[in-house]
Amino acid sequence: MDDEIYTLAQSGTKNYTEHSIILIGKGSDITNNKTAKSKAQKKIITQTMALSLVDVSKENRVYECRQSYWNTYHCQNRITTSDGKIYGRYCKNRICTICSNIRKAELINKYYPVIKTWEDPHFVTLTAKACSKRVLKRRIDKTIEAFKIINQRLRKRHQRGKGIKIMGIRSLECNYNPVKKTYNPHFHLIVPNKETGEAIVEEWLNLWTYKYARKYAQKNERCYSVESTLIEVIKYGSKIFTEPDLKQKSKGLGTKIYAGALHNILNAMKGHRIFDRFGFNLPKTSETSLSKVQTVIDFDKWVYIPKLRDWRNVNSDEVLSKYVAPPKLQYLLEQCIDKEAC
DNA sequence: TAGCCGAGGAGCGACGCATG
DNA sequence: CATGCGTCGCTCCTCGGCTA
Repeated sequence: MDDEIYTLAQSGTKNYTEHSIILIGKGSDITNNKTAKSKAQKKIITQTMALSLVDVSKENRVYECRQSYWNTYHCQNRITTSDGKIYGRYCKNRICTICSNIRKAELINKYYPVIKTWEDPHFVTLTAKACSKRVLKRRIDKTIEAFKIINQRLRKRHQRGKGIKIMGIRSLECNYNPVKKTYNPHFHLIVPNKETGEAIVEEWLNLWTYKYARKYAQKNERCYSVESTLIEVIKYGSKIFTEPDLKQKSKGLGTKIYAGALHNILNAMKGHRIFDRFGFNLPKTSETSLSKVQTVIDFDKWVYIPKLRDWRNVNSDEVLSKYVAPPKLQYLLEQCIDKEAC
């Protein structure tokens, strides 16, 4: 396997000799084997998807994104453990489950303290007519543009004393309908009250006109649990492909992952923010946590072996997580990925 | 008068490459 | 709640001018 695509691939750690190694960052705790196992699960899902995307991008003759798919393939391939913690290099790609989980957690930590102070948070969905692949990119541009116009308009209105102050968070999601072969980019928002949601929905309908957006397809509902709604919204934000839900027993076999559609969505969303806030800023954080750098003597280096679905110690045959993929996941990853161009 | 637009500087956040 | 950091595009904020 092409494991040496990076000449410097040393797991984000460097300057090691036989006796010591320099580790950067906080590392994640793996004294609890669950963490290592869940990392292994994310790794296999991500790696399989990355390979499928590489295949699809070959067929589609879109080469620019191939490198970033490979980066994701190699994400956390080489890791170092020391004192119960794991250190590695992250690819930070949207499709990477490992990296987007980190991003998700950061966002939740950042936004929850603000949103929990809102008086009556509402969950808003803004949708418009689904579109074909041909116009997907333009549609996504338009969708973001539409939101920008609405935000500007309402803000100006407020500035002139004619409307309420508009704020909230938004995330862009796009689903694929394999039957109709259509895409539907749409927004999920959390806003501080019902009136904000109503104002935004009204302007959204005005802008798209009756031909493209109908009132019944928009939502504006009270959030009963701010925390779970926030997690849902942020999950949408970074959820690019449907992570197989292994807990839903009956569903598994019908699930398909459309790599071609995913590739199209990724391309169309490139350069756009998936998650953003509007109308407010996060409170300034004064403390800038300095990144931790340490030299350690006692460490282990591991390399991910796709066949083992685990990281193997470079100096022995020991494996790190001892993770075994559940049969349903195996089946899904081996049989249910559709690599047809969509 | 309401809505739209652009300028323009500061700051922020998403993204993704690279290496102390 | 896991690397660091540069880049780029966006938001925020405000003013002022234009048009229907």
